[in-house]
Parts: sequence; C-alpha cells; structure tokens
Amino acid sequence: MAIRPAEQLIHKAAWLYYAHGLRQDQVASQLKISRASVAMYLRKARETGIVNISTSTQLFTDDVLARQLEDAFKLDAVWIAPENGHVADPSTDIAVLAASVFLELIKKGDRIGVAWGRTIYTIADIMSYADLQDVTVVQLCGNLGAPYSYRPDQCTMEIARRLNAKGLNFYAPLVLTTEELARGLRAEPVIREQLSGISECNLALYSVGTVDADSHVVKCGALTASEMEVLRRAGAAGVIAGQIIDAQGKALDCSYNRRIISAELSSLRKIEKRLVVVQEDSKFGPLVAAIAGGLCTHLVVGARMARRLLDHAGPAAEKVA
Amino acid sequence: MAIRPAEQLIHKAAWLYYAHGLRQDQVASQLKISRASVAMYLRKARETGIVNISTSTQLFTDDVLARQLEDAFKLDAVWIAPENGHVADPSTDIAVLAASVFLELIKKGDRIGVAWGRTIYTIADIMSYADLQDVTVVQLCGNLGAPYSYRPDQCTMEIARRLNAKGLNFYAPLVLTTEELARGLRAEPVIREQLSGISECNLALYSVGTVDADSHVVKCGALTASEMEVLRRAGAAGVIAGQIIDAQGKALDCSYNRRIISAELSSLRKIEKRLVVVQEDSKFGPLVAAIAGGLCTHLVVGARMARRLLDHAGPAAEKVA
DNA sequence: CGCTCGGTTTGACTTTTGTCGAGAGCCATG
DNA sequence: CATGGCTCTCGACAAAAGTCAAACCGAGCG
Repeated sequence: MAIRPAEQLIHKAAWLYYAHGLRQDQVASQLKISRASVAMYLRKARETGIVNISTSTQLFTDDVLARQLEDAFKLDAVWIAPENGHVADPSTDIAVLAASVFLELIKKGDRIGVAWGRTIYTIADIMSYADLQDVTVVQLCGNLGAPYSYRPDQCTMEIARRLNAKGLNFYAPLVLTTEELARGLRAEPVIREQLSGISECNLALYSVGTVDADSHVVKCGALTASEMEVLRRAGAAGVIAGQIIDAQGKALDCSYNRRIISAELSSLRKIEKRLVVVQEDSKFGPLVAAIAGGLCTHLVVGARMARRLLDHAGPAAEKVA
Repeated sequence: MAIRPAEQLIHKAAWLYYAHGLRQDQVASQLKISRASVAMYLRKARETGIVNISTSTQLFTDDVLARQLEDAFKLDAVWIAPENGHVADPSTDIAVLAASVFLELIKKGDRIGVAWGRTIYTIADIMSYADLQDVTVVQLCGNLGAPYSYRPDQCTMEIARRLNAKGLNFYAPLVLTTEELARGLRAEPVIREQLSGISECNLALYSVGTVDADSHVVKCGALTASEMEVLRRAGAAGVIAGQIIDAQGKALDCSYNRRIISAELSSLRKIEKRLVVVQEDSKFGPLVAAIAGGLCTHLVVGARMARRLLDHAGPAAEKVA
C-alpha cells in the first residue's frame, strides 16, 4: 500500500468527518477527491483504529446480578452478557462484550498478558482495531501445534495487530516430554526473561479450560484423555494458560505441570487486572477454581453462568446483596 | 424524559448497532420497535456519550513543527492545527483539535481544573459527550459576572455536563475591592478547601489572556483599561485563570493579584498535565510568558502561532531540531 | 515500446440512515 | 371524565453512505 500520502489523507478525512462533523461530500470537496474515496478512507480509518468507536459497557455492570457477584466473590468488576436467546449466537454475545471490556481496560503504555483458547481467539477476531501507543502484548504460555487456528502465538499476535501494539511471542513449546528438558528450557535467558516479565503486566486476558476429554490440552495432544482422567482423579479442576489447577486454584502437583513452559500462577496473581472470560457452561467448575485461586479480578460471563456462580456462593452471600 | 426504560433501550440499541455491527433495521426488529426509533436512540446514545467516537490526534503531533516546539520549550506534547485557510473558520479548527486532545488526556477517576475564557467555552461547546466515571471538574478561579456567556462557572459546568462528571464550582467572586476582604474570603473553609484541592488535579485546561484594553478582565469589568495600562507598564505580560503574570510567568506583585480568588500559580504547576490552548495570534506574548513560567506542559496552537514561537525560541533551538 | 499487474479513483447504482409531521398513549388538571 | 399538553412512536420521504465494476495510473518487465 502507498505509505505516506494515503495515511495522511485517511487521517485528514477521518478528522474532518468525525471530529468536525462534515458530511462525506463536504470532506470530498475539501480534499479534492471523490466522495467514494472518502467513504473508502473512512472505512480504512475505522479498520486501522484511527477512529475509535466504543460503546460503554456500563449497562452490563449495572446489573444487580453483577453487583452481587462482585460482592460474593470479591471481584473488582463483573460484566454479564444477557442470554435472552434472541441473538443468533449467544456465545458471540459474550465475546463481543469481552472485547469491549478488554479494550476499555487497556491504557496507553500497558503491558498485556494473553493466554489462548477458542474464547480468546474469538475475542481477538471480533475486537475492533485501536491505535494505542506503547502497548506490548505478551504471550503467557508456550506454544502448541494446535489442530485449530487458535494457537497461543496467534492469539497474541492477532490481539497485538488489532491494537497496533508490539507482540512478544514465546518461542518455546507449551509442554515437553521430560521435566529436565522443561527445567533447562526455562533456565534459557530468552525464556527466563519472558517468564519473569509476565508479572510486570498490568492486564491479563485469559479463559479457563476444562479437565475432561474435551479439554483443549487433550485435543491439542498435550495430554491423552486417559492421562487427563488420572489427573482429574488427582484433583485437577481446570486449566489456566495451559497449566492444571486444583479446586483451590493452586497448580496441581503433577508431572505435566512440571513439564510445561508457562506463566507461574504467582506471576499471574501479581498482574493488577486479571480479566477472565468464560463462554461455555461446562466451564463452571474450572471457573470456580480459578476464582478461588485469586486468578480473576475482572470477569465476563453469561447470565446463566452468573446465576450458577451466585447459587454456588450460597444463600449467605445472597443475603448480603 | 422517561427515566429508566428509555435509558435501557438506548444502551441496548447502541450496543447492538455499534458493538455487534447490526444494521438499524435489524436492531429495530430485535428490539421490536421501529427503525426510526432506533435512529433516534442512536443519536441520543452519541449525544450522551454512551458511545464514544474519537479520532486519533496523532496526525497533529506527528508534525515536525510540533516536535521542534516540544524540544525548544521542553513541553510534553504539542498539537498544531493546520491553518491552510481552506476551512471556513480557522479558529474553530483549533478548538475542535483542543477538544479532542482534552478528551484524550482524560482518564477515569481524574480531577480536572478548568479556567475560563472564550476559548475554553468554545471548546466546551463543541466537545463531544463522554461517559467518564468518577471524574470531577473543578473551577480554577472565582466568578465574574461577565457580559458574555462564558462565565467561569459556566465553563466548568458545561464541561462537567459533557463528561457526565461532577462539577465543583467556586462560590466566590474572582476579584474583590479590597485586599482584606480577599484575604478573609480565601480563609473561609469552603473556599480554602477548594483552593487547596486544586493542586490535586491531574489535568488542567486553560488559555491565556492578553493585557491590553481588549483583555477579558477589562471587558468584564475586573479592571479598567487605564488600570490595566498601569499594570502593563509594571510588567504585566498575560492573564492566567484571572491572574496577572509577568514575562517570566510569575504572579505580578500588584494590588489586583492580591484582591483575587483564584488558583495559586504554584498549585497549577503541581498539576501533572497543564493543557494550554491558544487561538488568537494576539496572545503570543502572554503564551510565551505562561510557558516561561512553567504553566504549560501540553499545548494546542495554530500553525502560525507555532512558527512564531519557534522563531522566538531562536536559531539555536532550531538547530537542535 | 507496449504490456500486464497492483493499486487507487471514480461515477452510477443500491442500500442504509436521518428527519419530519402525524398520530397514539399518558398523565395531570380543570 | 373530557381536555390539553407532553412525550414517545411510527411511516414515508429525502438525504447520505456504502458498493461495485470500470477506468485510470504508474512501475516494472519482456
């Protein structure tokens, strides 16, 4: 694409149209180009984040349910996507909301940690573009040759691209065959640096994974279904950034966890804002575990899940609200 | 206006339209209302700041001139509005830019100090609405029964209204007849509190005033033209928040300055971001004084003024850039 | 030198959006 | 209980924005 003149024009067109409130034909005559070109420039401006259109997510926190959840689980903020069933795809709703919330939480100069999963990739995919300065997106865990499109590095890169931010990938596999190898790799300067940099993030985005045969880690071949079954018996309750956690949200003491290259849970907890997004109802257990482990400060869920969480918190908590 | 149901609907319509990218007719059928209503809701959503459309002001800082000014005067950021003369009203251009810059500088939870003047009021007037939470707008100086519409309290209130923020007005006149009275009033708890609260702002917005017969303080009757003339001979170089400053940007030692209720210059300097906006070419002298006094960290000016400032900084400064 | 190729620009057309006046519903009031 | 304002809503029309195929333009290449 033409480098400079086009950029200039896009900026000017966007400026006249959105800031000054001129009509497209007025912009066209001012810039001495056709209106059709103006329309095209404006689309580009929106696509590249030169103009930002954001809608307040206030509505979704105003919900009584959201407040109750914040109280019951001591969370900083909760957003609840309504599931009236009137929207074509209810899970998209959650992702759209999550994308807005995510964008709203980002500030200039932020360092953002991103995990992976279908949910995260969906968010990345529908997220609008922005032109943040000085933002860095770091990958929270090693890579996995997933059979799907949502590999960890892709999640990171796509989000970085949308934000016009710098993307820092992890050039290591998520899981290795031996504990020794994992230890050795973690000690590598490049890897060590990235791992220690994670706690310097001020915003993290992740979902949780289930610990059954349908789990992503199983589907991607990091574990076999039977290995997972064993872990589940041993107390596995969920997956966060490729790591198995127990019902208390602590890393499960198992060989698998020692063989992975991923953010330490303690590093994650040091991140100021930990945004957890959950779409599927089946992730109830894992989510509860993550919350118990203090891995979540900001939460985006559907209404059904929200009610279930509140029920789980017990009648005592409900009385408070 | 209807209180709750309408708000809800506006929010939902805005959400479906802007976040989900549905068309108006789709939104209409989803919400079971006519498309015309949807269009109306969307307008309201934009007007009330439920949706935010902002365009990056990057373009205006990218300017070489802007960089040179930043270097020459050690400013944090400079925005320069082009004055190609192709726009109907060039001074509006500066105000539109200033409004965008101002909005861009505001963060949630901020405390914002606002002075007064035609420039400030113009900005307030064209500024788009926003739905910031937890923002407080405080008036930087006492009131003045101006013959114009832009009284200090109006500037503050209008900006607060646009931001959906809390407005803190100064219930005191800007200038009193005797120094004793001014001293007494400043000692009043209400006033004292407000004055001391000013240094807690993290963003200030003001312009500078001239010190001739056309000065606002003269027009508003705070000083007579001849008194002003005397002050000018005594070294008055400009007006900031109703206060007379000399060429070094220090408060001029004069009776007038002792008779006013306004932010101390030292308090202003404590504010992290001091956004100064200058429209008129005649304000060159006052602006130079304000910059000299460290009263400006962020600057929005027209191209002509920018060049003049750079010339003033001297060839030495130009070589640096 | 003429060709193709990638891209931008344009005019003409279609779709989407904005607006306005008319009508419907709703309260408070006489 | 009718009346008069009031706001909210809708349908129809006008205006604006989006889209697309064709034209254009310049660069690189045979």
